[in-house]
Amino acid sequence: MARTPGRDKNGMKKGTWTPEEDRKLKAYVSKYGFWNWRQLPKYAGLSRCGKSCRLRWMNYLRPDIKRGNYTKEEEDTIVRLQGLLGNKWSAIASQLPGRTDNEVKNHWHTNLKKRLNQNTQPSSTTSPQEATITENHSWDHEAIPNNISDTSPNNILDLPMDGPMTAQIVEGFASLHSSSSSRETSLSLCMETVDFSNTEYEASLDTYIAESSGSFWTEPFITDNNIESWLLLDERSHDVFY
DNA sequence: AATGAGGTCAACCGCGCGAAT
DNA sequence: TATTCGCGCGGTTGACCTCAT
Repeated sequence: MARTPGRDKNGMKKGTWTPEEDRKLKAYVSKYGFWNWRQLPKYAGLSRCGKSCRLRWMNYLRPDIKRGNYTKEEEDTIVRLQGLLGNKWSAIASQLPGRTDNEVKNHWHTNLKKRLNQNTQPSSTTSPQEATITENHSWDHEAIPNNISDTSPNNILDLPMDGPMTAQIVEGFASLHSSSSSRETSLSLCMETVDFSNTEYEASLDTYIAESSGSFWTEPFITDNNIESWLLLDERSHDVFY
């Protein structure tokens, strides 16, 4: 399933992540957060590119990740939002706690798309997604918010999906999710989503920290002055992650 | 038991966007 | 204003898995 390990042109490792690499990344991100994905692998002791580390963390190592076993409600949500937003997998995934964009995308392509195609009547002029949407919902147009900016993305599932304001809603919702790349957003997202009370997680982290040298943990903060000091240098910041 | 086809999903790639300089 | 950097997104790939023959 995973790819054959190899090296890219910069000598960075590619392919399947080993348990040891996972442990290193997990331990580092849990303790210090992801302050700079590009620099992170160097300090975490990984010969991976930052992009690869980010992907591994976001799609696999985050403690709050839910894997497999999609519920009917989750599948309905994916189908509805795919019809509404198109292939905006990150936006769709944001409405499914614990699910990643990659996983939602895979599930769509391997299961839901196929299922929808099977249900499509050849004579029908409506798209599969539209058919599902119109079949499942009758909308109270008076409930439509006057301004998309007043609508929290968390409430997108409550929005109407047909009618005159659909395009505006879709556009507004998509834009809300297209510019979330600030460091602050990443950090707050991390803190919101990570469940560090997970005992299994704590145990593995403690083990790794115990095995690591002191310089491994302190080195980044000696060499890099640009890290948010409030988060990383202050002893109290420890509480943020635990 | 062997094998080929199709399915699954972790991981890579390229692009676009926003922030910083 | 132009350029550079870092990040996130969506599309695609490819190795492993499962199942039918």
